[in-house]
Amino acid sequence: MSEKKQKKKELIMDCALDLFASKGFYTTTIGDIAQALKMSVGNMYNYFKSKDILAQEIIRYISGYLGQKLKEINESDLSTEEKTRKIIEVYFKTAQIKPEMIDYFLRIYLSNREVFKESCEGMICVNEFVTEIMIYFEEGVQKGDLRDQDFFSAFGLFMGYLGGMVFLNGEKILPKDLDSYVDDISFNVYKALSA
Amino acid sequence: MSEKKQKKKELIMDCALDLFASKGFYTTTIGDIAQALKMSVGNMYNYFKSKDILAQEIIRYISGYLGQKLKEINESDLSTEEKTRKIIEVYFKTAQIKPEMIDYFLRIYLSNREVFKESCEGMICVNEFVTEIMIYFEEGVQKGDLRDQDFFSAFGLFMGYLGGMVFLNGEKILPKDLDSYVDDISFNVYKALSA
Amino acid sequence: MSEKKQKKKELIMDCALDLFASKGFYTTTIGDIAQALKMSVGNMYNYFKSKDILAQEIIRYISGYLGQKLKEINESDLSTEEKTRKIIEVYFKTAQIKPEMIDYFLRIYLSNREVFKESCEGMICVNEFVTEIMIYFEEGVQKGDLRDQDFFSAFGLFMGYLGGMVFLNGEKILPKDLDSYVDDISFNVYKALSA
Amino acid sequence: MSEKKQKKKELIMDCALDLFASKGFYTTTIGDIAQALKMSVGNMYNYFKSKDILAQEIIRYISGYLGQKLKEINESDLSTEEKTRKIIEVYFKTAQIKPEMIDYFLRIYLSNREVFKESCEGMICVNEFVTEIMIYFEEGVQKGDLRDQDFFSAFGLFMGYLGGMVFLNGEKILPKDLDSYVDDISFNVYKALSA
DNA sequence: GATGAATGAGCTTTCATTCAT
DNA sequence: AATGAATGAAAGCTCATTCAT
Repeated sequence: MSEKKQKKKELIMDCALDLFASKGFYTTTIGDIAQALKMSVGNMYNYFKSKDILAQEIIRYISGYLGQKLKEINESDLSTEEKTRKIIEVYFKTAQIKPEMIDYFLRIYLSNREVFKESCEGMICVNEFVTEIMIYFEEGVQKGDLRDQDFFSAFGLFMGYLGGMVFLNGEKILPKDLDSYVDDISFNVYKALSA
Repeated sequence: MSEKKQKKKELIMDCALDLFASKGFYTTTIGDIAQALKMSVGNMYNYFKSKDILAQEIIRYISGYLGQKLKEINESDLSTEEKTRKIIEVYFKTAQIKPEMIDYFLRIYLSNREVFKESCEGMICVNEFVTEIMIYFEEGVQKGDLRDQDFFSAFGLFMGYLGGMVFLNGEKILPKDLDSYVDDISFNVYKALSA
Repeated sequence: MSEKKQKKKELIMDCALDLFASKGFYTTTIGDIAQALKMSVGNMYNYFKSKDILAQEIIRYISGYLGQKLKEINESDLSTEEKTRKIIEVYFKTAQIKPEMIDYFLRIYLSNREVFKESCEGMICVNEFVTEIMIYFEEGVQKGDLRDQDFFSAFGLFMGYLGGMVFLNGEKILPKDLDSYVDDISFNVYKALSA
Repeated sequence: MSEKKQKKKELIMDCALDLFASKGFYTTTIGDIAQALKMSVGNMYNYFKSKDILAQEIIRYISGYLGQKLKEINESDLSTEEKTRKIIEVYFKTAQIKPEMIDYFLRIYLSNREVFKESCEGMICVNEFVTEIMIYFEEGVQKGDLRDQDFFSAFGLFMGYLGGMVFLNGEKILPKDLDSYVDDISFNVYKALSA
């Protein structure tokens, strides 16, 4: 595929991400996306063979983006406690500057199984992201900072918590800014996970 | 409304809950529900004015059910730590015997804003459930068992965590039975929230 | 299915038969048919689950109609030679008063394999018609009137010939009326098939 | 037009013939043909102004091919009876080595009037083929071998019969090989047409 | 000549909702 | 209360054809 075509694919994904996240998967039509991009409906299909496939490529794209951010944290020489906080900061920062990403993850990817069933079974499509969390956890355990428990229990706590907070924020239920919860949350998470 | 009509409404809600939770809101048609109940499409509209309203009544029904369970726990004279564990047990038990309920909450209610916008703003429709969590938290704080932090941060931790675990379980990603995580999770949650 | 619904199904089939035969399968839209019947597009699908299925039911309907006519001839006590002529007459008469039927058979059924592949394999959907030709042939052979040759060779001659003539007629290539060929054709066919 | 361009046109026609015959005219896309030829969609239009025109040129090409074969037979000094048999042999042989040709004739040309309406009215596009049959017939009559009947009646018999047999063969309904019917069919045809 | 992105009209099918019975 | 035929507005997707490069 040409450089140019790849660029355009990303443009489409960016736009679709926005629309899906804000309006929902089924309530956003291919026509909506095409219109927002000022291109024709038919041409959309030169880039993505179906609406489902578009949705699948988007989640991979998001997972790649977040995975990259976490990778940088994992590769830094911060302490486990500092890493914990950094992860939360990155997550919340993303939720603030690219809220669509987190929204997409929580509301589109996690909730529309039918759409992702075929090519995203298990966690294939969010692999890059999950892997980094796994690395964070296992290194923390090895250093003796984190308690050696079932990974999924730890993962559920961490990600469930962050997802829940971003969700509450999105619903405008939180009385304060997301940022102002970073202290509390870092404290809670580390307290829960530490050895 | 007659007793009989109310009974039938609940029958419809039960059935719709099942279908929505397993197939998704937009991928379940009124016809699917009618067929499963062996009643006519037209008659469905004698009980619920629209598909959206049906979905809204279902979430209220679920919130009422779970709220009632929590209320019993709150009214018992268990310690805060024991209550924490009980709540987790109730949540997981529900996820096992009525998985549709939790699924509906996580995948239908939380993800399809458009559907619940009108009459479920804020958390009106899950009021009964949230209120009990609030009571659990505030009593724990008053007794000096739980640290006095922002309620939403605590709520996000608790519910995000549980939701995350049930989600992972539903995706068949967890290597073990949900029950076997109760110890870990109770420990983590209480560790995080305790004073 | 109610009597009334069955009647309407036949109305739709009649109309679709007309349109398919005159305009072709792919060039006739469901909308065209609905419009001709002054009904909505959506309602069409309450009677036939898909365009393909509609086409399949039509060919069965035609086969039934022609099969019935042939059955009457087979059950009469005419001589084989007279039956031969009668069959040709019935075929041509149908081609004149219900030309759509023969056209549908020749141009829609025989030419659009994709459409009929699923449920009309072999000759299932034209079974009733073919069976009567088979009876005509076998009885003729038994009586010693027709030469005992491979059925399909005889069938190909008879039906290919008739089809070809109706085709030429439809193309307005024949200089004379179809009827005026009955003598020639009866003579040719009987000459070819007779013992 | 350059020699080279003409060669390429024939390449395209060969390929399109294959695809149209096997998949149908409307179910074969210009893209399918281009892909099979490893050329671009746009370039196809440098050779044929439209899909319809491509289809029309193909039928002329087929008619020319078969007409040539028949011409050779007509110009030989065989008896009428032998010519009859030869024609059948050539037709069946073509059906065996280039089945697409006969299929195209039967299923694409004869059934999609809309496509050939413009430039193939009457039998213009199959002129070369029909002319040879006409010569065969008229010479046979002149020699006193064939009965002097309406040409179209004879043509319908001959071509309808052959078409029907090839059709049955294509549908895999015939229990035996096409070749093994040559005797029967030659006998039947000559019996029917002879003086 | 060659490419393939772009267009846009059009098609089949679906479905929430209404309404006559 | 109950039925299910009827409506009609979309939606996803396809494809012949054009056009800039």
